[in-house]
Amino acid sequence: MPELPEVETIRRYLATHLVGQTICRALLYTKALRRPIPALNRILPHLAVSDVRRLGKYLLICFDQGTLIMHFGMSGRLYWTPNNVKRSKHDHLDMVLSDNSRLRYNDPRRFGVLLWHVGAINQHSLFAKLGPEPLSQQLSSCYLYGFASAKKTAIKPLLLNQDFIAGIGNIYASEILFRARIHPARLANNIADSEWVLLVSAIKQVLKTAIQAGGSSIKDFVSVNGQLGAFQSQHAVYARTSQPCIICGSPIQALLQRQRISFYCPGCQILPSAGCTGQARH
DNA sequence: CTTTGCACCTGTTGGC
DNA sequence: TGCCAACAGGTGCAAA
Repeated sequence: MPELPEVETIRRYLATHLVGQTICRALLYTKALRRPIPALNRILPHLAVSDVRRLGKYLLICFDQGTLIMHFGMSGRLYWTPNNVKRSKHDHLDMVLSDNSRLRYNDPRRFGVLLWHVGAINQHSLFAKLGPEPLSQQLSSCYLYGFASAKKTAIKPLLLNQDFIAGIGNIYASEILFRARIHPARLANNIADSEWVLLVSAIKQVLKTAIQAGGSSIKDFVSVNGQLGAFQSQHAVYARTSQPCIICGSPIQALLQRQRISFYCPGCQILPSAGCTGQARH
């Protein structure tokens, strides 16, 4: 479910409501998700939350003694509930706070991750190859060009590679390429300098706007407080197959790339035909 | 080394 | 109504 804007929405809520609170008890119901879960029921009690951070799609709940690393996979979420609410299916962790309310981690598909890390977070192997934060200055057209301009892969699957840029997922990859007017099947090594510049600004603009809207709620994303995201109403292409493009009116098309669906406008995002790859011709 | 295909899970949806 | 295949916001690893 959550890509960068959704995780950032969760982070902002927790930064306001969780920092400073102490975890009195932790109840762990599950041994493993995508990876084995450490004994958080023994680790977390009596620790006070000092900060809540985000790296790409990872949420970091920081304590002086270490960091709880969370990833939400496709279906993970956090929700706050009173003490007396019965545990529901696929709840994996309860963090009981001093007022007896509980912060619950729930993940039906179990693609998420719960880990504990002591020491500098950047040293964790999960983050060793993680690409730059898209909203930082590190993400520039020079960076994109340097990483990608020799790659023989299509740009859309490349945008999903977290080693390239941290935090972009399937919704925002399509939305970003639409705003940059780049066809999802364009090969990275055929993208022009001017297009990398367009791409950088599309990345920043789409993600910034999506964060302001509280993320996208397609099926079931809700923030910790149950708040739905609103960015789905601004989706130009995602899940809009055969609906008219908001710019040119052409029907939006879907395309399967590496088992993942991409959406694009055939009028605005032109794929150069073979033999017309932008090289000089006479 | 780079690039692709698939497995990992469960729930929901849509066609017959 | 019921059944079953297809699909869903992600990632890691095996294979080509």
